[in-house]
Amino acid sequence: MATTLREVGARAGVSAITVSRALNNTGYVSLETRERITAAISELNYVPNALASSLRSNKTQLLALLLTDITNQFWTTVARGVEDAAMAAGYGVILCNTDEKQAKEAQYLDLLLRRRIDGLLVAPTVDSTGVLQNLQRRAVPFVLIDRAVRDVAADTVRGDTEQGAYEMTTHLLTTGFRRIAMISGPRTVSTAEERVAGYLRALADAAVTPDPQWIYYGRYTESWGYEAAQRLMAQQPRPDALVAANNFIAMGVLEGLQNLGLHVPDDVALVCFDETTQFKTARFLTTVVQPAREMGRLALNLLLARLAEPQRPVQEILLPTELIIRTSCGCQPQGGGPA
Amino acid sequence: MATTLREVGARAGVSAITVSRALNNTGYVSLETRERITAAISELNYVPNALASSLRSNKTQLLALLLTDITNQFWTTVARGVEDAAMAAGYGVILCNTDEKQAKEAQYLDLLLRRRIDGLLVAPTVDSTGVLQNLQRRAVPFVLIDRAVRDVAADTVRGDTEQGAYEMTTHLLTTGFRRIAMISGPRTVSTAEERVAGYLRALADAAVTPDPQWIYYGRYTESWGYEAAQRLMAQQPRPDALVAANNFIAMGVLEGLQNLGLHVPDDVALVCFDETTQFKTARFLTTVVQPAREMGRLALNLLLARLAEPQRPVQEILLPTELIIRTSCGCQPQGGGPA
DNA sequence: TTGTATGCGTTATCAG
DNA sequence: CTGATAACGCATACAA
Repeated sequence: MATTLREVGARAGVSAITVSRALNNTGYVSLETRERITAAISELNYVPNALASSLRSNKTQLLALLLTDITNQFWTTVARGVEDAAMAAGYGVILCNTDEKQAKEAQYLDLLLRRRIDGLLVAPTVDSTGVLQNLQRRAVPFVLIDRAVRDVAADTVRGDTEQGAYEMTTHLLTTGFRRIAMISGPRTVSTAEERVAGYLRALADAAVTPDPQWIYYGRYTESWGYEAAQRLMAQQPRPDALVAANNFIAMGVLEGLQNLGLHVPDDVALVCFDETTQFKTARFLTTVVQPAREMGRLALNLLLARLAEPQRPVQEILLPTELIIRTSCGCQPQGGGPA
Repeated sequence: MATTLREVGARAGVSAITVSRALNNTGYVSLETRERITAAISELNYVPNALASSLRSNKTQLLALLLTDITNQFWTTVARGVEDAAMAAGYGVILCNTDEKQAKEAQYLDLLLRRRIDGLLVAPTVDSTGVLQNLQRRAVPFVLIDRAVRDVAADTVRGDTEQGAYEMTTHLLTTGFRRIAMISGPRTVSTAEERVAGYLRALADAAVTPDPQWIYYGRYTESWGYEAAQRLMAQQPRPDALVAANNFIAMGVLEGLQNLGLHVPDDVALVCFDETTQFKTARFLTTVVQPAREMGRLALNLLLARLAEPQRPVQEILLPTELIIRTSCGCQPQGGGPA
């Protein structure tokens, strides 16, 4: 069907291997033969067969990106960063949405292992420990992105969201809020736990006693944000500020509050993680922004570094986050102001 | 390194080919042997090598999705639809951002052809005719998504945006606006032209004479929307309503107007294509929504159908769009009301 | 600077 | 129902 190295060689009057060398710049090829080969290639419209090449060389130039849901703008941006860096290095990227489900994660991993991908970037799901240990046993290089996993030592790129949570909570405290509730993600996901930790550290620093009833673990979804907002605002006393652990939760919270006839920031303050065009235009939502595109880029480069040097020490990159204050102006605490 | 069919066969006391048959359900294998094989596979942690398989069978179970920019929520959603359908069918998808640039498109295509992908979904760039004809010459199956291309007969899935533009413009006319300007995308992109066509048809039906100075072709970007808004609003007389041909343009328009101190919908009306979480929450922007996820799903299934039956007639699917009215309430024309 | 022999892991083909 | 053989297209190892 398609043209092969041998056919190109025949046309150029050389053997297949010489053509291979000319193409890959491995070994010496005289300038003259090289020119004949180049001519033959374009005459025959030759396109190398990466399958055969990979089978032989054990390298596919294929990577994969496992994330929870590309629909989340945070992940979209990460994906774009990964994509661009991969393209620049001549790699292709297979995109996989796990929806935070172990079953999908496992299914994709099988697909990917069969394809002998060179490595992958993983945003672990709720319980990926087993899957990741399996990868390590098989010596498949991977880089964790956004989330760390207990009992798995691996290259990691993530945002310093403990600090981010600390800063956003401190911002609320400084503004005068005291009854601050936290709506987080799944308890076993590192980011969800870190953000709660940062929240607690800020409260402690301000000598505010945390109320366990105001710390909600759940999911990183809109529906969870909606539900949590409803439940929290039904409590007495009612929180005067809410910290949402990610953008999806915040969107759900906004809907939940609207459903209750409550307004942000007039009735209750809201801060959240991860930027969204929506929040940018809304101009009332203070957010902690993570350098998503940069995270993708760095994670991919870290993966490439490991591919090049499998024995290098494990590296954990913690990227600083940025607090973008958009609420302080129009937003006043409802009561229990500064001590 | 990794376990092979032969090793599995040895352990099960059969030949490699028998194992292959058992795995792929091709040819007969006795129940008893099948059980021994299954046992051997799990004992050895065997993972089939798709590279070898593909090399032999000329099928990679790999597809690609070429789009302009995954960062656009429209494309994110399309990608998700493609992804899910592909996964369900056992295919992997390589994601490629072309940024509307022919060079990137060509570069990716080379990468993909080397990998012998089974087929691809393409959102063509400004000038993809040559590239696509090349694909046809090579008999690589593809499906156009979102955009049609002159001189290229191929399976297509897209939204009926001529009609969508007609409806949104008619909505403005009905509301009472008369000085309606159109900010479109690149002139050679089918969607940009269709949307202008629908806009013109609506004006014609309302017996409003179109002003060529109010029809701007440009790019599908925020910066273009910004620029166009500035230029349009500097004209005399000034438009009282703007039609943005996509969501990025609309976002730029919003910024441009804000920069001029103008408010939507009080000072000027704005309608646009493609939904965004931002627009949903803003609640003042009338939009024409395309069923993006469905588009992705359908396009992928169309591609699978063609893979299964290469000779089937070319099919063009035109999906209806939906007009979501969010502006009529607070938004009144500034002058030149209904005749 | 170029070539020959060989094998990567699988499946198509033919044989039993 | 099962097996032997060859071949997919390329790159490694060794020669010349």
